Amino acid sequence: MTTTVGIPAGWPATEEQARAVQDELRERVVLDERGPEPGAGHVTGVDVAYDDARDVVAAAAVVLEAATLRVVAEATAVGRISFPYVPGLLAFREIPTVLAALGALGRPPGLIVCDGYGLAHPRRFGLASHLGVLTGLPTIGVAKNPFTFTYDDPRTPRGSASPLLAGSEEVGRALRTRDGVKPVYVSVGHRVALDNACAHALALTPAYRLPETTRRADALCRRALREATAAL
DNA sequence: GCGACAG
DNA sequence: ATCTTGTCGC
Repeated sequence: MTTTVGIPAGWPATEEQARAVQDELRERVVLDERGPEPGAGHVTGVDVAYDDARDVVAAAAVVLEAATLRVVAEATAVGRISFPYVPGLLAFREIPTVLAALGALGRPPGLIVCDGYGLAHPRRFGLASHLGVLTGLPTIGVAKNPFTFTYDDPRTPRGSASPLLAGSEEVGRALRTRDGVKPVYVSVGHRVALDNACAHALALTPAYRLPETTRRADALCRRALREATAAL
């Protein structure tokens, strides 16, 4: 089942308003919890696909059993595009539809894995942090690109990592999930420690560079977008 | 002012 | 993100 959502009342309309929201919500991020252990409970991947020309956005949430990485639930939602893509303001483009997909799950998501950043963000409040604060749930971000941050290339073996730096501040970690393959960029979202976030990223990558959560969510939201767009 | 910039 | 075929390699 795919639910349909509109743009929430009071949603920021300008970049200035969006940045103000980030500055306010940032105060509510919780960074002193270790978070659930890898392999325990459930892990949920969320992702979003767009058709800007037709003003359609589709989100997917896929729940995996953490111990086996088996899919136990999934849901999708479609809506209107709620914000343009602006580096640093990605959350305003993705969150309304993602929340709808999570709500359609009908069960607790456990740890949420986002396709993007948490603390590794110009104002230390990326998508994963934002989604964490809004849901109260533990979240982490696993991104495919280093954005503006710097890092030394991790050693070749899977599991190697090096600090992801904003100047001299460690805002995340470049983590090798496959031998000799480009690392992923892990950062804390809400209620999870960085070491534990990296442990989760490794537990979710038994076969591919990207976590099973984001691979499943990516495939599902693309399918939902195709189907939502086919009838137009 | 110019370029770079998660998805 | 998205537009897009074949191709090199394990």
